[in-house]
Amino acid sequence: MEKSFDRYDEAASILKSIAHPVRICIIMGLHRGGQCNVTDMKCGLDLPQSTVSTHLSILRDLGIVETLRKGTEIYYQLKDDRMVTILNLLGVNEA
Amino acid sequence: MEKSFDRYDEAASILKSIAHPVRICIIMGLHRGGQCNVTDMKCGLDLPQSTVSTHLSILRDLGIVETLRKGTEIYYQLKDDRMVTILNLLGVNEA
DNA sequence: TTCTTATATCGTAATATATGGATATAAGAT
DNA sequence: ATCTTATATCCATATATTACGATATAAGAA
Repeated sequence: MEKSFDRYDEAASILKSIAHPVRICIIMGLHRGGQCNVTDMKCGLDLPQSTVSTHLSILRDLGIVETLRKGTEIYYQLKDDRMVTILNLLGVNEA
Repeated sequence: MEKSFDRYDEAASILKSIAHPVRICIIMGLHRGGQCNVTDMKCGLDLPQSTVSTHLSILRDLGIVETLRKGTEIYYQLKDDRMVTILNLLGVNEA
């Protein structure tokens, strides 16, 4: 039986994908800087490469970021600006 | 050592609290109807009372809803309207 | 006080998410 | 082809969340 709240699954998935401090940090960083590759993010965040890559793939699966290959490097950039609007609403600012 | 992304903990907590289909359903229901007690919600959602109560306490802990006792019943109402704005942004509508 | 109704909390099992080392893949350089 | 650098994926473990029956608490009625 389909539950009355199943229609909110998609919104819930998007919210879950941004409901993590590291991923919020990534989103705000991309919003500020335009684009960034994994190695630079890993340094800025001070986290292992696999951890950063995992967070990025979560954001990419939900259409929040997109990738752009430049030689051996892969640059990430924001695709869905609504996430910044949401974060601003919650007091997260650009600085 | 404090990480650069610790400053996003609070926003992440709020987002996590609304990142669930049942809780989104509760929020939109309260936005539409103004207020509601646990028993009525439990019927509307078709979930056990303890499950509904747990979801409500998560929303209350984060300041998203507030309670109002009327005799033996406890009515919940929306306290933080920003959550509806966020959900609207994600395509969740009032209907 | 006892009974009933309403809600919260506890306890536990199931499921999901997070982390990070190890390994795989992919591109370019030599 | 081999080497190097960059990124993704795999795997195991740790941690967190979810669900819900059972039990506790709280208020009013009888």
